Amino acid sequence: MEIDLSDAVAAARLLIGKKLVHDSLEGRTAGYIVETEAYTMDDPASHTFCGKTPRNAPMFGPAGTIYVYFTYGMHYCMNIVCGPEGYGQAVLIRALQPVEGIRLMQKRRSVSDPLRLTNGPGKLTQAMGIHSKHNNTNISSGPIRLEKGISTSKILSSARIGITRATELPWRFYIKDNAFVSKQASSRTIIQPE
DNA sequence: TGAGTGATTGACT
DNA sequence: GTCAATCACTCAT
Repeated sequence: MEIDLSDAVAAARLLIGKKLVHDSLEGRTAGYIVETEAYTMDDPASHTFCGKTPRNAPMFGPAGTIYVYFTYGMHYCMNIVCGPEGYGQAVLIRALQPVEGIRLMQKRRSVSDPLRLTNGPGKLTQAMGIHSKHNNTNISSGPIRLEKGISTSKILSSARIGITRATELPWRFYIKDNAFVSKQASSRTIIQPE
C-alpha cells in the first residue's frame, strides 16, 4: 500500500477510506478509516509541540511509524507518523467502519452494536486490539497494515475534537454522513473542493 | 517528590 | 447536561 505520508495534513485526507488491518493471534480485524486528525510540530495541540520526550519519540521516527499513546488513564490512541524523520508530525485515527473480524471486535469491546465498536479513537484501538506493545512499530513491517480501501469524494473537514489548544485549525477530516464518524458535522464544517 | 493535565469514554442526573 | 475513572508525562517545588 503506497501512500504519500510526507505531510500530515495532506496524509490525513488521503487516509480517509483506506483499510486499516490488524492480524493478531486472536484473528484478523479490519476497518475503513472514516475519520482522522492531523497534528504537526508547529501545532500547540500536538504532543510534539514542546519538543521530543521519551513518550512522543515515535512521532519523530520515519513516516509510517505507529505511535500509540495512553491517555486519561484508560485509553489508547493510534497515530500514523508522517513527514521526514526527526520532524514529529502524525495523523490520529479517530474512527473506522468495521469490515472484517466484527465478532472479534464485539468480543473485545463487550458491545454488540456495530455502530459503537470503532466510532472513537479509544474505541477503535480496543476493537482492533491495538495497545502499547504496538507503539513504535511500522505499518510496512508489523502486524498493523494499510490496504487499498474505498474511494470517496464526500470528505469534509472541521475543527478538531477534544483539544484545548489550536482549536481553530480545520485539520479533522471525515466522510460526510458516515454513521461511524465519532461526532457528526457541526456548524463549523467546511466542504472540501475536489 | 508531588500536583496538574489530558488528541476519552461511559455511566449517571 | 455533568462527572469519575486512572496513568504517563511535565513542570514546579
